[in-house]
Amino acid sequence: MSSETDLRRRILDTTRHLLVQDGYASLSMRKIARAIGYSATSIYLYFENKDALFHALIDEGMEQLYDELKTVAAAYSDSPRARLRALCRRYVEFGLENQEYYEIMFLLRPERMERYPADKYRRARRNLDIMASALADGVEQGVMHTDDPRVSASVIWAALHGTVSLQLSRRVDIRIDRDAFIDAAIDQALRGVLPVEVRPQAA
Amino acid sequence: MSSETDLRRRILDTTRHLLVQDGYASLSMRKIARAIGYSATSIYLYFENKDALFHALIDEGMEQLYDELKTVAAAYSDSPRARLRALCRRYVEFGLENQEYYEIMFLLRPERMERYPADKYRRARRNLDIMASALADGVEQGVMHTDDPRVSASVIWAALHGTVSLQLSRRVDIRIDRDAFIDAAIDQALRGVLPVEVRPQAA
Amino acid sequence: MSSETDLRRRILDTTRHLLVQDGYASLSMRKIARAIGYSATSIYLYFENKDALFHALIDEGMEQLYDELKTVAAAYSDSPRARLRALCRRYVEFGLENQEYYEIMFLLRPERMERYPADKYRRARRNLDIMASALADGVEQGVMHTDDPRVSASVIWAALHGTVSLQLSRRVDIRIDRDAFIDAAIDQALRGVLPVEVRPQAA
Amino acid sequence: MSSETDLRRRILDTTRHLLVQDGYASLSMRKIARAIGYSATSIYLYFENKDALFHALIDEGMEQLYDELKTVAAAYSDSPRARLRALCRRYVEFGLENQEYYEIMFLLRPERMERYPADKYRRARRNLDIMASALADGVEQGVMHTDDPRVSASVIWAALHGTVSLQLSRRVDIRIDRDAFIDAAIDQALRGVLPVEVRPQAA
DNA sequence: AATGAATGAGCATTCATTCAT
DNA sequence: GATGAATGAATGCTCATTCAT
Repeated sequence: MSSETDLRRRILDTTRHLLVQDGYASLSMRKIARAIGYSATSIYLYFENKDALFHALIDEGMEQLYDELKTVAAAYSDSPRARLRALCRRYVEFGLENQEYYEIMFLLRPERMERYPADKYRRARRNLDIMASALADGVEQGVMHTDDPRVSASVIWAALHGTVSLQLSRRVDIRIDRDAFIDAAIDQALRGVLPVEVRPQAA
Repeated sequence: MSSETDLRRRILDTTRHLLVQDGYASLSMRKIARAIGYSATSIYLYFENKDALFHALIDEGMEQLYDELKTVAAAYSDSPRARLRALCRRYVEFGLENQEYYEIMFLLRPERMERYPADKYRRARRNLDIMASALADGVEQGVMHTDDPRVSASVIWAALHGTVSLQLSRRVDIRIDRDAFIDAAIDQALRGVLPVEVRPQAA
Repeated sequence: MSSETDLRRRILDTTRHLLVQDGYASLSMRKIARAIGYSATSIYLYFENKDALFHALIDEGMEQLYDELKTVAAAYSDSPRARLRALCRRYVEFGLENQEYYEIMFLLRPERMERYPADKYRRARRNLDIMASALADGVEQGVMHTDDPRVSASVIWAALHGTVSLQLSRRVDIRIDRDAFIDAAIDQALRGVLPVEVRPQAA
Repeated sequence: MSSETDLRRRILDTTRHLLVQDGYASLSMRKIARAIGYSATSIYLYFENKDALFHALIDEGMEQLYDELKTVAAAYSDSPRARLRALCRRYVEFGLENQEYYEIMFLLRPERMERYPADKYRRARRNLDIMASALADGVEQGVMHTDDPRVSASVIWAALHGTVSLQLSRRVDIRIDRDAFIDAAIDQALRGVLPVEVRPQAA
């Protein structure tokens, strides 16, 4: 009874693992099968094809990120400003802690994974919506400003994504402290929508 | 003697061309060979293997980006502020214009390309140095400020990289105008180091 | 007891249906199972393996053809000549209407279907007997003539089979009207055993 | 120098052989490779894909049949009647002697071998043209008659094809002498276009 | 300097079949 | 009577690479 779910889970976990270890290009159904100790055919009992397996993984990742962001948002419901900052931090942390998910969620080019149903992207977009909504609240309360909340949310996202992305691919100068880098990146990402603060060093 | 170099050049050029045109995944030695009108075997006379060819290509890409950034830097040698902005713009443009090139340069995980010699990365870092130097000049002239130019340059780079990266993977909401998005992203990337300006929309 | 028979029937009917609809090559146990709404495993409760299912189907086809020919024969019991012509027509129609069925019945090489028991062919031969019998009746009544009814019946059969076969493989010039072709083929097939008639076109 | 041609020939010959031995459905590139003692990959050096290999085989068969029919036609250029009969006989003999070719030439359903370029069929049709031309000559010389030479040629072909086909699949009653059967079949196939002859047994 | 011939390893996927339940 | 889980074998095909010439 639990065995069906078990194997499905093992496939998903192993795939995620192999994905980070060897990359998308070198991943094959056979490799996954070998890693879980089952025949390649068995994978097809749980996933229609390779793409379906990836999509299930992406969905899981999106869902997990969504849950985390939702929790963060709830914890800071009264302060849009604190909420937005916390969301950014959580996003970066999620990426660094879940490299496996993050790569397939945001680094794979979609045209390389054919057959990804368009409506699945809507699910992905919910994560951005949480940020956009913090932004909208902030604007409404007069503590943030933006010409276009949609554009601003995406721009913030881009900065966060670049941060996660460079860290994951280990392309940031190793002499730079990771946390300092992330803090600076988030600060900067938010500076565009927050009012002019007293700039510590500018004094 | 020049013929050896000639063919090597043609291989590199053709590979880059195919890469931009058809993408990384569909690139094969045979395809390259067919495109240059030589046998696949011939490529091995100039490159040890596919990886070596790739690394040579990445090097060239880094070089090309370096050249472009250097040219931009020279054109704005007297104004660090204009220089930095132009560098950012050029970086993004380079990424968008050389999609597949950008991908192998910055998106492929280096440890997955087995034989990529670590020292090649030093070459890659020069690109960041150009930006850091504009930043340093700006600080020196009192038109910019930063606690640590290395960190700030990397943070700016992360924002730019995230921008290019999201665009290339087509993950930005299609209702958002591409150029507006890029402009906003660059504006924001620079806001961290530029002095507080009169915010247009803040009247 | 009747339920066992029921499912067996459904399997046979569905298989025949899929065969006619999608062709021999694309037929699989899983497809059949899906179509009847049972598990693939269930088919093995009623048929030892795929071959056995096939042979049962061929048998049924032979039986069906036999029934049809018998009905035709009965309808023309008093005129051997009309009977023979009607039998020919019915044979060709059967082939064209049951394309895939006809193929497994007459086009598949029996020795390649490993386990096909030789004695099943006796059943197949009854169809030829109906024609041979019409021929014998005709000879007896003095309206047909042949050296050897068995040979003549086979020769007629060969002509009919060739006609069906070429039509099914679409190898007849498309500019030739199908019905005209079939009429001419039957006319000619019978000319060998019918007495010399006034040849219409010889006027 | 001759080795390239050699292997190509061996592939073709072996394929033809396996085709008759095991049938189209069970033929695979690997099986061919194994039979010739080369890797499956090597086959692709000489044939673009499986279909191309089949088509080459079909072409060869058509060409060979064409050559034989042409020779026969030339030998009986002055008597259309003798020519037509000789062509029929040669056609049947070709089929029986070259079972390997015949099956892929005329028994395989074309939709099962996709990608067969339509113009290749023109080549196949030349064989029918030789017969049609004998028929036309006969009509012109007043020794044959037909409403439509194209239809008649196809009808004759159908009868011959049925004869070969039943013989190859061993479906003719074994008690019937093979040569007698073929003679009778040809006699009958021609009776439709030849003038009424003195029927030996009718006397 | 260049190549034609050849290959082993790999790919995603499908299939008929088995077996414990 | 029926099935879910599992698999070994197979399929056509592509690829980077080698090697003798």
